Formats: sequence, structure tokens, C-alpha cells
Amino acid sequence: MTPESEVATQRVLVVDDEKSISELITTSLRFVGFDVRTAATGAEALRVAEEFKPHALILDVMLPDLDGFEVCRQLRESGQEVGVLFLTAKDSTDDKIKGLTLGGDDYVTKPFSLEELVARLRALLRRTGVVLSPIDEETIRFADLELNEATHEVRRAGNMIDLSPTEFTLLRYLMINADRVVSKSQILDHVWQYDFRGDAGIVETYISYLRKKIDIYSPALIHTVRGVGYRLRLPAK
Amino acid sequence: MTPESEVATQRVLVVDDEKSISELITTSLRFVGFDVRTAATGAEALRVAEEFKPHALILDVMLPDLDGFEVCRQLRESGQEVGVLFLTAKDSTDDKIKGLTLGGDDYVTKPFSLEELVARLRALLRRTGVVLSPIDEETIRFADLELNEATHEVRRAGNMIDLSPTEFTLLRYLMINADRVVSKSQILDHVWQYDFRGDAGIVETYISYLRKKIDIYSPALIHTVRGVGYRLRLPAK
DNA sequence: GCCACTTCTCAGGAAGTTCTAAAGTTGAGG
DNA sequence: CCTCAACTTTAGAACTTCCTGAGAAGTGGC
Repeated sequence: MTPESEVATQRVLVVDDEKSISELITTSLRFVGFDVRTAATGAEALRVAEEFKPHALILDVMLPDLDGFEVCRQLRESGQEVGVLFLTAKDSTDDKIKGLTLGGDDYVTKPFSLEELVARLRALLRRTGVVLSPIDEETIRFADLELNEATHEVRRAGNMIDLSPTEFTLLRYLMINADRVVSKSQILDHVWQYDFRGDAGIVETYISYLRKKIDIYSPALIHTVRGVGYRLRLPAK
Repeated sequence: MTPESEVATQRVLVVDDEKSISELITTSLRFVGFDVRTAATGAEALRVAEEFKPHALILDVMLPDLDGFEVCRQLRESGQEVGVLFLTAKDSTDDKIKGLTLGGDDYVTKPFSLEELVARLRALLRRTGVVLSPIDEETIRFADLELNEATHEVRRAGNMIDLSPTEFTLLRYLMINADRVVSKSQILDHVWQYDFRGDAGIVETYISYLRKKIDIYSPALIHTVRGVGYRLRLPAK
């Protein structure tokens, strides 16, 4: 993730009772320029929201007191217009999760990758009309590469390219950091789920997959900087 | 490393229980103009940080009491906005060496070279918005030579030059000390990892590599000062 | 319940880097 | 202008990093 100059600051309230999770999210969001507050319970969330007036909530559905949906309901009842990104367990069979996207809300399952979370949050803010920064575009471009957040479509020189979810997230991370060298551990930290226990070797494998899909066109855009990391760049003059 | 006139002084807290390491770092950082304090334990780090209000921490993850992550957590909890450069063992199998590069933080593995450490620290301060000195640029220039930290690109008269990691670090050291004579042992102490056991002859070899890459253009910039060391300079008129 | 797809691990080999050692060259002092 | 130490350059051995293919394991669709 990269520091960006936001035109104005978007406020996000993070609600989770697991300290490690809420810290992870807070740190990342602050770094990419959000104004963040946290709450550990539903009651606290309602209290903080009242005076903080967040543009969006990141809300764990499992809270010690009220559940996430109830927090959301009460908030809306009190007239606050706010998009909500729910955090749910992967195997959640909760029916309530369904239909979330109808209301403009969205959900992300735990464990998530930080790139994914931030991308979803941005999409949510876009949908709910809170667009304060020019980086909140639906399409990211670099050279003849195009990546669309909304449709998950990727094109090189106009040709559609089919990517798996991980490949997509990795490419987006490279594109957001175009021209800069990113190390394998940075990639691992941002693109892979936070509970991934393997080593950075997997990044090499995925770079190889990506190259086979996007660098069969020339010029090659994904470059290795030996001993340092990878870099998306146009060939030097 | 060389004393530089900083516009204002950046405060760095070094936390490591190995005295030799923390002294090595402290001496180097002081010399390049940082205001440095040290702590040997996590508890001490928290105490010192409270009143010293450092801009950045250099923090060993292995401490006798709290570990580095815990120190970092408690510090952030207390509202201190501070970038952290973690020091970790190279072969660390610790699961926690995950997510270290989030939030603008970074890590360096032991053993490190001092140039590498200082470069990373500067990059970190740049990212976290503490830029007090003109040396904190992403591009260093001397004559028609350009070295970019973020892209790892080196150019001479606009031509891209491909350098290995050691060559890159050596050239950066010469450029930071442009016009000054640096001895072979100074180079060895700063550019090579602190546990390097070979002799200074290696510096001659790398100077030779570097010349073949950057001084094929004229005028030559790397000059030998017999019996003293090397010096980057433009020919006298 | 089978098939397609994705994720991840592993291992062999290719490529690049580091370092030593030894031979060649330079230059300053006598 | 001879000599010797200081420096330069080269070669190559040892090592590290990176790339890629193959396959196991897991997941989801139909």
C-alpha cells in the first residue's frame, strides 16, 4: 500500500473485538490516508459513530454484545447514512449475509488480504457516493494494461486476460505501485491473507503465472530486481 | 557516513539488548545527524519513548521482556505516531515476521550493513511524513549520475545502468559522500554487513566493477587517492 | 460425486552475485 | 629510471536467488 494525498479525508470506523485484527486494519487504513477510529463492542460503535460521523464502517458481524447487523440497523434508524463493510467468518452460513450487496453494503470473509479489504472499502465508498479522491477510480491503468475493479476485468492492449483472484490482487498491487520496487515480503504482507504461514517463495510462483498471462505480449512489464523485489515498468530508453 | 546539516533534527530510538549492535547503530546515526536515544528492554523503550517522542524506532524483535511487536502495539495504542524499523534474524522462522511492512513500517535482517539501515530508515521517515532534510529525496544526484532509491534505477547521462545490490549500495555511499575521500575501511564498515570477515581488497574489486559500468562514460567520476581511499568528483577545471 | 480450477509446496536447473586469489599495471620516492 | 607498495583487473569457485514445471490438496459448480 502506498501513501496517497487524499483530497479530503474519509472517515472509517473499525469495529472488531479482536485487538490484533482491528490494529492490522487500522494501521493499513491510516497509512493509505483514512481517518480511522476503532470500537470493540456494538454499544461503543454506536457511541463513537454518533460524534465521529464516519463515511464507512468496517464491522465484524460477531461482537460480544449486539451483532453487526443490529449495530447497522440502529445506526441507520438514527438517520446516519453510512456504508458498511461486514467482516464474517468464512464458513458463516448466516442468511443475513445475503442481500448485503443490495443495500450498497458488502462483506469480506476472514481471513482477508489487506489489498482486498482496502479495494472493497474504496468500492463501497464509491457506491455510496463518498468520493473524495481521484484515486478512487474503477480502472487502474499502466502502459497498455487496464484493470477494472468493478468488473474484475483485465486487458492488455485491449485483449481480455483471465486471472485467478490471487493473480488479480497481485497485479493490482503491482499496478498501484507501478515503477517502484516492491519486495517479496511486502507483496506477501499485502496480497496474501494475514494468516498465510508459507514463505515468500509463493510470490515467485505467482509472478511466473502472471508473466505467462500478461507478458506474452511485449514489451514485458514485470521486471525482477535481483535481491530486492519486483517492479512494473516500461522498458528503459 | 558523513555529518550533514539537517534542517531540524530527527529523533530515533534504538532498542536492542545487544550492546555492540545498539552502539554500532547509535554511533552511525549520530554521525549522520540524528538525535538518538537507546533502550535495552521493551519496558525501557516505552518509558523513554514517552518523553523522547521519537520520529522513528529501530526495534529488535527479540527482546528480553516484551517482544518488539508488543512494544510497537503498546506505543501505537498510547497514540504515538511512529514509524518502526524492525531488526530480525535472517533465518527467523517466527510466524510473527508477517505484516511487518504494513503501515509504512519495514524490517532489516541481521546482519545488516549500515548504509542499508540508514537508507531504510530514511525511506521510512519519508513515508511516515517526517521529512526534515533535503537529503531525504528518493533520487540522489551527482554530476550526470542519478540513483533512485524507490525504483533502484541508476543512470549516467540518462543511460540506464544495471547494478548488483552491493554495487548499488557502494555507489550510493560514494554519492552521499561525493567530493570527499572515503577510505577502504570506511567503505567496508558502511557498505558491507557488519559481520564481514574478509579484507578490504574486496573494495578494490567492487570499485573496478563499478568503473566498468559507470566510468565507461567520460569524464571518469571515481578517482583513486593513493594511500588514502576513493573519491567521487568531477575533474578540476 | 466428478471435473475444472485454484492454491500451494517442492525441487532441479538457470542465472546472477559475491568473494578470493593471483597476475598485471601504475606511480612516487629514492 | 628502478623498485616496491598500492592499486587494478580478471578468472573462476562457491554461493544465492530466481524461474518453472509437476503434482498434491483443497474448493466450488453442476
